Amino acid sequence: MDNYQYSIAELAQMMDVTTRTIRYYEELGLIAPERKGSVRLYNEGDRVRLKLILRGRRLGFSLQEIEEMLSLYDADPTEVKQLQEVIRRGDQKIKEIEDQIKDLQAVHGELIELRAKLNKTLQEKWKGESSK
Amino acid sequence: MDNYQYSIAELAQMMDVTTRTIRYYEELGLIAPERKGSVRLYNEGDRVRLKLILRGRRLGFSLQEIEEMLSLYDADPTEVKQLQEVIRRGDQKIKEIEDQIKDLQAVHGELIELRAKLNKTLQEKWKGESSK
DNA sequence: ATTTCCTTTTACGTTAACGTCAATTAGTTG
DNA sequence: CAACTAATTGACGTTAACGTAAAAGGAAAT
Repeated sequence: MDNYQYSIAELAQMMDVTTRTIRYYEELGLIAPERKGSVRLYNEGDRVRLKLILRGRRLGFSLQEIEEMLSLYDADPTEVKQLQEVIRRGDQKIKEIEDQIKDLQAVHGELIELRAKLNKTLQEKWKGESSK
Repeated sequence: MDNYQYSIAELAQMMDVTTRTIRYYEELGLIAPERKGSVRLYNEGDRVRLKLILRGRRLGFSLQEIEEMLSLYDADPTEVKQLQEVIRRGDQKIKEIEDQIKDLQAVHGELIELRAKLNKTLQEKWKGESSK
């Protein structure tokens, strides 16, 4: 069965966050779980959505940026004007991410280069020591 | 001449940040400009360092993480033990960045896919409209 | 029925990364 | 020398993203 329900505590433990964090995301409109009375019930979709949020957070996006990205998935497919707007915003975000990947690759390259230099310094120190 | 000096206001304007930001980074030990009396004087090295900080910030790193990364460049090359430690921390950071690049590429791929779907929906709407 | 456990809402507290403002000082221009 | 102009330190304010604690409700086990 794919329609298993999670309590907030279960979901929190699965995703390794606190319940406060999950409720806070709901407060911001990032998640909207079902309710049975007053208690929240989360399904697979909610879990996936939370996972997307957490990945975005790890990548350094603000919760507002994350909301904007998630909203791209919630567009009304019957409204042409909306579709066009969402595609435009999506393209913008895609470009930003491409830039970010390039910057990250630059940082990566620089660290690799630094590592090589440090290693060389280290090797030369060995040669100097071994001849004493 | 490569040893031109900048005032804090000049540097701030060049890098498009406020002077407060620059002073705050100094407070955290991220930059250490020369002083002529009490007034700060920045050189090319300081400018490059600030640029690195700002790139790190754009990429979502905390100022503390940025400090740790910059500190990799400040290792004492005469201390073998230190060199080894710095290389170890550097390797760790390199791995993290590789993971981050992979995650970002995943996000990129998902957005591209979404874009394709939205576009298809849009095309079909056109066909539907044009036959009316 | 009472205790236990999980949940809810409300509300105040905290940290990072600055913004903003005030008071003071140092250099220079009319 | 008076009046700007730009710099400095100090201090309090602000926002995002939660942490933490208190009060109250419902269901289940003893």
